[in-house]
Amino acid sequence: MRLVIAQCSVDYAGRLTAHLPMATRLIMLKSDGSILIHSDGGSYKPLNWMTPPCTIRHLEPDAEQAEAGLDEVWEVSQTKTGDRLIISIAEVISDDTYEFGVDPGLVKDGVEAHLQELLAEHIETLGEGYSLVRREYMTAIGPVDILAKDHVQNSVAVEIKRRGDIDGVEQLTRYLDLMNRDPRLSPVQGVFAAQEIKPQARTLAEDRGIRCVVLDYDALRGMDDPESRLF
Amino acid sequence: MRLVIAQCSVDYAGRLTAHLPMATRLIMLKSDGSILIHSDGGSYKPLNWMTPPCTIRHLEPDAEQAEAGLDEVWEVSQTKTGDRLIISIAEVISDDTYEFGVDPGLVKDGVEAHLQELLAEHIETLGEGYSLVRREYMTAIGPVDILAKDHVQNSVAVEIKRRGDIDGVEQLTRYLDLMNRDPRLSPVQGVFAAQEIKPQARTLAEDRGIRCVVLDYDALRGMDDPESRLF
DNA sequence: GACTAAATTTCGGTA
DNA sequence: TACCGAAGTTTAGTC
Repeated sequence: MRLVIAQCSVDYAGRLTAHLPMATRLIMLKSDGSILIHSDGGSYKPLNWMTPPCTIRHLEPDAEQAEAGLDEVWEVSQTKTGDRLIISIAEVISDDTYEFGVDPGLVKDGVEAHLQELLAEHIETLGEGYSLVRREYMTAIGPVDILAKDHVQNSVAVEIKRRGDIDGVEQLTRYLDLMNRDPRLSPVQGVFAAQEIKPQARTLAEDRGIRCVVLDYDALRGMDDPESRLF
Repeated sequence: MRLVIAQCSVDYAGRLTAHLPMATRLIMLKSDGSILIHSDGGSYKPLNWMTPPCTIRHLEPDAEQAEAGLDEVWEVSQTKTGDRLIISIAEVISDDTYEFGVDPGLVKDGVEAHLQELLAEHIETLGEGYSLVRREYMTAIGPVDILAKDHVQNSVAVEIKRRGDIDGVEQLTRYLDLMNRDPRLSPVQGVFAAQEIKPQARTLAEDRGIRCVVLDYDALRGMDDPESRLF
């Protein structure tokens, strides 16, 4: 990885056009060819970047650019899309290269998958007498997160989200439409379960006869594992 | 900005739990308090990060950690959410701090907004005799991108996307349902306009009587501005 | 490889 | 400030 701290301005032309005025920034050149330009603040997202595969050409500043005090001009081109990034460097403050080796990569526990697992294990959270039929119940248009039966053996389709948005309600609605055409399943009750349900989504869901359930992740996890460790 | 290159492992506990095995990485500490951990490859996204406001505590490695060869242990806590990031450092390879000053920020031209603007200006792209009523026509559930009239003065609601996905069709469908209940507008024809329309989205749209139109951004822009400059 | 759904999404606009 | 939709989304999983 090469780290360059420099006074630079940047122009991007690709899926949008953008300009970054002259200022001191960090230019990160990764060994896979990607380039990131970070300011000293903001989010984890760079101000500008280029994804691999891309190539860098070092241009000589023309008379006008040299006049304006430019030291170097880099042209970064995305090989596939043709997006271009022009980095105009006025002053290099530091320039260091390091060997990192291959990164073993991130090991993570997802939330939605875990929520689904936990709710499947504790399906009675939805109501007394509920029983699990199966997770990831396959339909023609995709898998329903959980298929269950209620206390009188009617089918219940559960859509699980971390954040309950209007899209999730639409998704569940499509599943319900389809499943209710299947005489072996019909009638199918819909349950929209999420850690947090947006008011608009709740309104839409309830208008369509879909029950909304707010899930308590920690409580579910606690039922599963009494000692909730952090490390 | 402080840049630390170090052999480290990282544990994150927050909205998910994740672990990063020991390897050489870049730890970026921005002046607003945010922290980013980058590997030498992958995307523009860091392997781990913490958004401000957060605080760092330097912990002394305990006997076991010292035994394992740890030099320093940093605990980063998110002030609001309580998310925690533990950075266990085995060896610091470099550690430099730079002054950047305030960044003037990015100036960018969006695409979808621009598409909407261009299509509104050249509404006849949709068909002869079409006329613009207004952009961002407000309904109870949100603004429709463009409201127009066709050659016989029937209403046309246009939803514009850069990438035409199934969600966009659902969104337009909701608008159409609502607008068709309004006797001053009804009947309202739907047009789904995008630079690229996914087959599934097209099928769903056409099944619902919504017309699909693929937009040529460059052509629209060309109609607007004959000299299409890059820089 | 194409497509779908999730993301520690982030970011910007608006009511 | 909360909510909603877009993003140069990116990323991961499935068909």
